Amino acid sequence: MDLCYSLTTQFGGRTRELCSSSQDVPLVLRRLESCESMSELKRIHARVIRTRALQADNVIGKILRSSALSSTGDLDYARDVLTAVEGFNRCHYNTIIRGFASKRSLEETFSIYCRMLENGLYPDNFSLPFLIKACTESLARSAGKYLHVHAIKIGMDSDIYVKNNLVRMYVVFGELDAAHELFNKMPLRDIITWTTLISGYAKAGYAREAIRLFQEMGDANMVADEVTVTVVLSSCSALGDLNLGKVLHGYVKINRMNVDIFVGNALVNMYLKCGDSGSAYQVFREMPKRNVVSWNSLISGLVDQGDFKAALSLFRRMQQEQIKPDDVTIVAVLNSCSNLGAHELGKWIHVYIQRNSIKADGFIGNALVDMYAKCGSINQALQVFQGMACKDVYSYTAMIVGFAMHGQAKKALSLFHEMLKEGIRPDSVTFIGVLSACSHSGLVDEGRRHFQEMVKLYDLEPQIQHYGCMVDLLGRAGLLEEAEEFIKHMPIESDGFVWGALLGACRIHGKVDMGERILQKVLELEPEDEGGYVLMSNIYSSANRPWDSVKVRKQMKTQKVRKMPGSSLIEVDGIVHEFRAGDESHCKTIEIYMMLEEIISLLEAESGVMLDTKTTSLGVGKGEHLLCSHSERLAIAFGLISTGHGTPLRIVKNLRVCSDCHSVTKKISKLYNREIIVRDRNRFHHFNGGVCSCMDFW
DNA sequence: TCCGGTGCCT
Repeated sequence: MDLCYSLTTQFGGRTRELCSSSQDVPLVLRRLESCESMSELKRIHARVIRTRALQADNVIGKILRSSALSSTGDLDYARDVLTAVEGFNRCHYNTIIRGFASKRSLEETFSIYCRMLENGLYPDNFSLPFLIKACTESLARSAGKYLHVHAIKIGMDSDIYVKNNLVRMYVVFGELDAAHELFNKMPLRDIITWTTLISGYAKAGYAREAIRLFQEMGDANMVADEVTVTVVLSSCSALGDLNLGKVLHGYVKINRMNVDIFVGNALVNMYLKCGDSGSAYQVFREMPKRNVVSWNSLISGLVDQGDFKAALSLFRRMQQEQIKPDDVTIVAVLNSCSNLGAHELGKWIHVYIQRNSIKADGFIGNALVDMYAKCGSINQALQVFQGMACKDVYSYTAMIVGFAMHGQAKKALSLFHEMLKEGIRPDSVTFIGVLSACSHSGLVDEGRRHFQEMVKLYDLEPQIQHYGCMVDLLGRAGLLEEAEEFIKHMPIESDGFVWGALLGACRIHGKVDMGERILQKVLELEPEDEGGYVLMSNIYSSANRPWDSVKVRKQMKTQKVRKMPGSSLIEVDGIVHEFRAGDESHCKTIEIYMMLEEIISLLEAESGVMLDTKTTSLGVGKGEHLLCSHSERLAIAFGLISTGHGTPLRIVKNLRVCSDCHSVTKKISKLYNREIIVRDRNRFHHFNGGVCSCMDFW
């Protein structure tokens, strides 16, 4: 500060001596060059104003550059200079326009531009691109197009810098055809022209067109740079084109291109989207520099692949390395918690959000609602939802789907009406929530009405999922013939899910003959899926036809059907433990099986009969011992020995809960006085005091 | 002046 002051004083003294002569301009320029603060600059300018001789173009230009373009500058001051000084030239205007275009509103920028025109001056290739850029960023279509016309009129449209910005403007406006037309007319294109257009197609979702243009660019002997590679890699990710992705990676290596943060992140993302997580990890490890986006690419890539445990362990590593997570990280981690039912970690993230004053709105709020709902805390979900200042269609849908999964159809429907009252337009996913709510609670007429309204009032084309919901709704309610007719009259092709829903209804209502017929449909559509066989086997068992049940099992084995192993997750102390049927790999296996023995003997003593083994599960087959070790029972036993009395147990299953486990779990909840919350493939079951929230309707 | 990562689903 003192130094600055003494320099200024010194300079002030010199100026007084020398101010009468234009010979002193170089000295003033040198002083301006070494000037370090805005206040010092203003003092120098004050001296300059006192003597007209010093008001040379380059002196004014330097003052403008410092105040308009430097990060410590003062744009308002620059504008005042413009007002105070006469004889501004084009370069002066260029400087101010550049400053305003990058830091101020479009209106303010254009007011300078208009003054320039009023003074008979036109922008050139130094300022026009910045004006175009300002329009691009403000999405000011008409102003941008006016500039385009103007550029042609003043003959500025041949400049490649101007043209590249025009191409980008049309790209951002979503007018790809206009951008492409301009591109075609350009006599000269550089790598930026090509990349801008390619990126336009890539971002608009036309990945194939982006790749085609990239090949055309190669044919035109244009060499790709890091940015081009990044853009094309993102198109490979969108298409899942691992081969082209590898070619690009090879290209980067051969040309010894700099694997900068963008190329590295795009490579990580590409490998994950193409299912090659090994290569993704390798690129990530070898990256010379990483940022939070690199971590996010890896974490959300793993989430996309369904490897939620890997995503969470990566998040832990990120914290060990003290990388601060951002919004995207938090959304990806919450998403993993939702899928794993990792309630404790989810709550921890919520606290983290509050502690760091991160707003629980938008993406994060929606992800929190979804997390709480899927971790079984529907009331917490509602609390977060109600606390959100801005709720969009995603927020409402997440909450409606949450209520539906918990069997709270009335709340789901009243929230749906509240959403309509707020003027938020439901989308097709909202209706999946609404229809599945009706289905889980047997509200047939409501469901039918909403299905019709979605077409009539909201102009939404029902998708296969909606038809699936309707078949489920009708089938569960016992309207099996109507459900079958409904499938036959569907305007779109049916799939295994739709017929599977009907087969499930046959199981609920014990319809053996119909089941046999429907199974054939399911097998035609999904020959490799075990679901149909399992349901049919259960139908035979319930109908006291064990030999037919065995026959279906054998058939399944000879058809080499892929089996989805049943698994159950339970989180204890923030760690998610996974169990499979008959699993003996857990470090507490002995205690777990001892607990199971205790449960079984207590239950048998209480009921006085052997356990209900009517609905046996397939793929177990090793006898009574394994029958009692379905994955969720192992998880429950582990939960009982690992947590204190009264702690609710939260289990997440990847399949539907079988009726045997359902009745056992009800009894356990009463016997051990524990709330047990089970999320199966379809919905939640809250077991408490011997009853389940689904009222045995599932 | 061109570039990378995010949510609701039978």
